[in-house]
Amino acid sequence: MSPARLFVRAYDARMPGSTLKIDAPRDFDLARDVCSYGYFVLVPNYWDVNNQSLSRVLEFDDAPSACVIDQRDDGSLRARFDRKLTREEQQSAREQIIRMLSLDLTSEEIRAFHKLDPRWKKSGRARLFRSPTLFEDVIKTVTSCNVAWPNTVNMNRRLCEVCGRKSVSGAYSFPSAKKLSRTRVGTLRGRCRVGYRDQRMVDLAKMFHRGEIDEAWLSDPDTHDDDAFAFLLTLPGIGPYAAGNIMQLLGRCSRLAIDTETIRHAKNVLGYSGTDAQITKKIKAHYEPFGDHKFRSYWFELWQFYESKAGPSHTWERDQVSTTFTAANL
DNA sequence: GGTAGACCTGGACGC
DNA sequence: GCGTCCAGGTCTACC
Repeated sequence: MSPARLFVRAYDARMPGSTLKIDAPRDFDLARDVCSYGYFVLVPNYWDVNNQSLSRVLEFDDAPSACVIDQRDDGSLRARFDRKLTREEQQSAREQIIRMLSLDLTSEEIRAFHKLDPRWKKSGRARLFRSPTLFEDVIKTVTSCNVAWPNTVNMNRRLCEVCGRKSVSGAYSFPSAKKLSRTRVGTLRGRCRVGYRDQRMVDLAKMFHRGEIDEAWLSDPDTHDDDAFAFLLTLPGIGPYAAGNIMQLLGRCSRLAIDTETIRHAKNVLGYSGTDAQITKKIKAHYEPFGDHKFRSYWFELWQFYESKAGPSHTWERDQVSTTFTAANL
């Protein structure tokens, strides 16, 4: 039995801490909207298939705290914690959960997406799951570059086990920028097995910790997509694919994140042929009509393919998905 | 601006 | 059990 399962069961039995009620938009569906992007199966996230709840440890200044999030019959969300939170921590927890579940995506934006791409209107898909912080999203993206998916899964597990903080219920947090900025590169390479990404991760952590990455500017609708993308390309370990992926994690879906999986999807599902460069050109033309929502259209197409092979994503067991996630393995 | 090769890990494969 | 090959995106040097 995995440590995560032990944690969830032990935690469910106690529930000794704070409980927060978080209002969700009427069109929000926890199972659909959590199980919408691969990061939901990466530690410290844990989707409990039986209870249809999301659990993970959230980071706060003084100490981390594990929480379990589920959706009530009235549509609202309930977040239960393993210790009592201060008022400031409760506010931080709300902000982290809102970011993670994309609760700030408005009905107008969703309607605009479904108007451009009506294929997803019936299912209501529009939101993409992400991390509670941009820092975690950036590091997770770096762990997904130049490796097969099972390796990404292992890197994230080890990062939490080696560098994360332990909550009172025994589960580990994702390391904060402050913690990772002070971690030796030898530790990252030797114990977390991140390979040549070690120095780049520490450099990114230092930039976040020093405030050199302005998340407010990156998230500001007044900031042009091209400017945000150009800035991301200047970050260590971030190339065109990673920058494109971080863009969508910022809620900017006007461009694609093209990797080998995209090429495989284009060949196997869209039926394209030719060199990778020719296929890339066709892919860009294919998604061009979806304007500011290109990534969503692309991603839900890919996700639909995964679900056609592996069943609805809200039934995927994390440990099983860890080894069979990419189209190459399905 | 385009391209080749190095960077690392882990899985697959052959012996 | 061991050695070899390969996949994967970014970075740097070079043309």
